[in-house]
Amino acid sequence: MTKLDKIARLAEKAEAKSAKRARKKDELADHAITALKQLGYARTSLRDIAEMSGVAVGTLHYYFEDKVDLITYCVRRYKVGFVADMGSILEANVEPEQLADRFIKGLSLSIRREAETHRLWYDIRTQAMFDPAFEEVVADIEDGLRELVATFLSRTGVSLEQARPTYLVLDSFFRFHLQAYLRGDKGAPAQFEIEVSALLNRLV
Amino acid sequence: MTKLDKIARLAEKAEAKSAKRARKKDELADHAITALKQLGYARTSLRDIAEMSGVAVGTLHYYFEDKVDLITYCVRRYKVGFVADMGSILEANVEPEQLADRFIKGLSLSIRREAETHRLWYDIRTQAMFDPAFEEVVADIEDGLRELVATFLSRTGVSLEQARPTYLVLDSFFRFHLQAYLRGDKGAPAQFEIEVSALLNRLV
DNA sequence: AATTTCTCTGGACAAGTGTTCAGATTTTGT
DNA sequence: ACAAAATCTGAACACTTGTCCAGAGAAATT
Repeated sequence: MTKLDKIARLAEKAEAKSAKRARKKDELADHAITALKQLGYARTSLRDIAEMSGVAVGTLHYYFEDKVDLITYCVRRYKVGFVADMGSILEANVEPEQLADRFIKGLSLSIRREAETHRLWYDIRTQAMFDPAFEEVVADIEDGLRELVATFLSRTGVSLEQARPTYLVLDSFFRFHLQAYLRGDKGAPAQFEIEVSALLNRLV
Repeated sequence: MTKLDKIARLAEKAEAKSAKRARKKDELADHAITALKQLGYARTSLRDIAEMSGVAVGTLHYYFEDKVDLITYCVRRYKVGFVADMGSILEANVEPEQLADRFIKGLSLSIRREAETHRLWYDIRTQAMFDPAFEEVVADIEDGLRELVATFLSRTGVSLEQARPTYLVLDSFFRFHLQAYLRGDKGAPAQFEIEVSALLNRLV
């Protein structure tokens, strides 16, 4: 075995180790999200998260720098997934009209299915207005969302200048009907579809 | 002095007393808002507020039931003032176009002048998604805002059906540019005016 | 099998939280 | 001037918070 082989083996081992660590980190993050979804940022303590994950508080600090690190990691992880999900809808090769329909339906389905997680996103986004520690992750995610809308618009043949206004409009309706849905209004997602369709037709 | 006179006098005294109490309450609330503006709901303790008001913690509990009572009182007080300010702009007897211009300018001025207070509003609105204790005050204020927009639309001859969509659109742009302004983007209010004007022209 | 490295525990710590309340102080009514 | 009521104080209480860390336990390396 040459010297180079040894070095390669060592590098492999190191990578396998850090991969394992990353998996565990994600596993903890997933449990943490379950807790954060229910209580929100301010009300969720590390002890809540530890209990939810079935580990001791110290373990959380073994994998995450501090509370802010843990939470930004969680938010990033979930929102990346959301953008990916919505993005896959836009890959379909269909007529612009049908694409818009699918896109809007995807959003309204996400209100139903992931209401609590989106609530957490709005919580963190608001926190960022007070705590600079959250500014970066919020800006990153908001970029991703705007880009998602940009992709959507390019598929329907609309000027990309409209990306930000459209994102903002979608966001406000999304937030409003999410809020209604969380308050018990089961018809909110359907209402969301109707109102957004109407508005989008007028805008594009 | 008749018996009725006495009763009237007593009633007068009682009212004067409760009026004085109300004044003191407002005075405390104003100081509390100064503290809340800076730190946000979750990060502001009653001790912060007491210090800011120049009274002891116990005094706060003498005037307010508990922390939630104090904060909802504060939010209500400030937002009522905001709606009144914006409402007075709409009283002017001018052409629809100029009215729209003044209205939008009023909003952008408020981003500049009361950025921190609006930030607090968004904080409380998000809290309401987690804590039912804030649901009522948030719903009340949101009604007031929607009505403000309705008044605006009726002055410019637009169907009142558009009140909610228009409110939501204005809100999302307001929030977004407020966020940018708080991050240091001094041009955000001007940008707000441009974008909202463009969008409103398209919508109405 | 021995040893080193990684993983995890859970008690300890200092700082902070909202709330309470006996008693001091001030204002009001007579 | 006196008494009663309203106002205010701040120490005390019980509890929670994020963070730290000595050491136990498991896994990997030699």
